[in-house]
Amino acid sequence: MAQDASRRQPTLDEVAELAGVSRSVASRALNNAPHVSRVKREAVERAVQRLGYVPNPTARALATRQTGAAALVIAGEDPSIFADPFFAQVIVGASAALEEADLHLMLCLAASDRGRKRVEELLRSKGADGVMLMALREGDPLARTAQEAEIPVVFGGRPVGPAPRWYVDVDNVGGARGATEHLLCLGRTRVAVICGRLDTEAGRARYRGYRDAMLAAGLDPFPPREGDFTEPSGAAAMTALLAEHPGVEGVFAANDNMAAGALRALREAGRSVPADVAVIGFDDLAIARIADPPLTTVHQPIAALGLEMARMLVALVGGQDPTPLILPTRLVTRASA
Amino acid sequence: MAQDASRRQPTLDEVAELAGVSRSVASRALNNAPHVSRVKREAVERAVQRLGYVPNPTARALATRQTGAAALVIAGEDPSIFADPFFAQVIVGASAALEEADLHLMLCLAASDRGRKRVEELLRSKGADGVMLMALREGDPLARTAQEAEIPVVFGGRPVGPAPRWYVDVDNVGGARGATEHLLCLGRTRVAVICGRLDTEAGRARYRGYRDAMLAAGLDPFPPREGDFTEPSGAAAMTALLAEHPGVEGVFAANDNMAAGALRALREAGRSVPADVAVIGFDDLAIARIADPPLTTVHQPIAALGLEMARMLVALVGGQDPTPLILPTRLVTRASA
DNA sequence: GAGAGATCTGGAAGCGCTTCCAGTCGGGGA
DNA sequence: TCCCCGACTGGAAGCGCTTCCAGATCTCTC
Repeated sequence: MAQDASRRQPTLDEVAELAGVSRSVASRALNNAPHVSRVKREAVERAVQRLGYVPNPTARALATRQTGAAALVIAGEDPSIFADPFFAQVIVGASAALEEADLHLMLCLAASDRGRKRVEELLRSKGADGVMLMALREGDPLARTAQEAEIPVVFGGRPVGPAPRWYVDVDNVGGARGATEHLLCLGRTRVAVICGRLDTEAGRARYRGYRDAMLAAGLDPFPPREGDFTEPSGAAAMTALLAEHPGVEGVFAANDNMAAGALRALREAGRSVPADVAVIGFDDLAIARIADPPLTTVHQPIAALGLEMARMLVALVGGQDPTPLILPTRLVTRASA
Repeated sequence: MAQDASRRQPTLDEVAELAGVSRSVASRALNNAPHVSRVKREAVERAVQRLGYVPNPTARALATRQTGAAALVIAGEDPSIFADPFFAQVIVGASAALEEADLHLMLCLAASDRGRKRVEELLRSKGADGVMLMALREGDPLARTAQEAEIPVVFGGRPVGPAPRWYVDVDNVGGARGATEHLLCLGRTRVAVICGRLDTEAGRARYRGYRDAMLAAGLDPFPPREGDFTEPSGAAAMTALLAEHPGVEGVFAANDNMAAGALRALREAGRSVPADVAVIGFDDLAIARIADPPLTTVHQPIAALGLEMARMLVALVGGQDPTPLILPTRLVTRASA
């Protein structure tokens, strides 16, 4: 039954009164805790129905010292980073896991100064039961702040530097190595790389994977040619690459966006893919399938990344001590290589 | 100064004590409310510094009856809808506006049953100060629940049916009409449409815009050929279209994803774009620029949509009564038409 | 020099819920 | 028959902050 809109929301006291029990019993009945007789439990149940009672989450939070929310913080230097469809998938995964634990998802875009301030305050004031932190760049002070905060923190992708206590990451090195090896197996030897931001661990790790594979094959790795994980930066890098090394036969790009950019640059330069130049990306986002030609790429389980981060956080909040996780990647071969 | 990690967080009482004032004064000083002498204000300030005090948001929320958070609810039937980069941009905009008002963003993917239940509970328990609601399909019960809840609700895109009291939308009809007219101006007369889900207002409105333009030009509009706003559905629709109407010269797709799919289907069918068939999309997402050929499309201000929704919500929470908003669209011509 | 304000101050009453704890009530075993 | 134990119960003390209100203090002005 809907309540009279003008009236205040009913409180637990009113429920208890209507049910003819004490507030304690009503509370226990509501949380179906023990020590409530069947009779009273049902009386409370009825009163709740009659009154249309819904517990006040804030009051509950204050009493239990649990906010019922987990925050997902996207660092990075400007908010447009969030436009990367990568994060949407992380959110889908995280959301599913949090839903299971009945936690709400608080999303914090910590790009602006103001945004960062708010995240710091969130950490210090324990405005959430736990925090997931992603897209940190090297030297980002948030990494320290977060680890010093007395609140569970899970990193999504390791930050540059010493690994934090709890994180979920994907096997960037292995994925990049596999991609490069695939290019080499195709018989290409002049295999170049368009790497991502080298102030992120993902950018570095993927370059390491490329370099490892080249060295293992007895080839000289190209020096890092840095993009910023966006399509235009990939196109620009490819164009520059062609100018310097016209004979390039294969390219490993550190993500699909940049690979798509490379594809565009190659098309504009009149090179055919994969005949002249084979291209491999990383991520396996929608764009890889849509690209022309469809992109061979390193698939990483992005939603699973979010899911596992959230699960780890839930475990942490529950007082457990989970171990870091590294998720596997696998090569998905399509037409571009 | 960081506090001894073992100790509880300092409370306002401790601040007050250290500053030698009452809790009321300390509270007022903190919120820089009036009625606090300069001396005491500074004493409180010092005590806060010394203790590393941070107010407890939950307690504050309980006392003020304001949660300090706004929820963004993405309805839709399965969580994958969120993979559409559209939402990421909405979030960027909304986040900026909420940041200004110092509200946190709670993101609710209300696709699963569990998710919907939680949103309903959020609404009924006033777990947030306000709610933004998007991606509703026809007959979605959430629309009613939300409007009945005694909590500010702003709709992002009108739902099918009577317009709610507060919403922000874009000019779907006008945008679609403009796109279709552009196709007609190009001298194409056999202009078909791939429309979006017709159980959404956006899907319907864009079809209406197309139809209006065709009728105004004295042409027979094609009957609605429905996709679901995804790339594959666009490709499938295009393929079917070609089979039925091999002479088609132009296609208006209700969003960029489907337009990209159409492009792919046309390429696979050996038709050249725009020479044989001109294609126009809607949204102006990244994919439009990346597509081959780059997509002529109806630009809609997505981040602004999010921004305005959040602003409207903030106004509503602040006790004002803002008026609904319809944002303009404009045609962006690229190579595909 | 006194009274009227204006400005401060701190006590106390909440906000709505959880949870400890002391006490009640039956019932089964000795 | 009596005692002890386990299952219930409700009173009361918080959780940490805001805010009303009555009273104290301090300026001015006449």
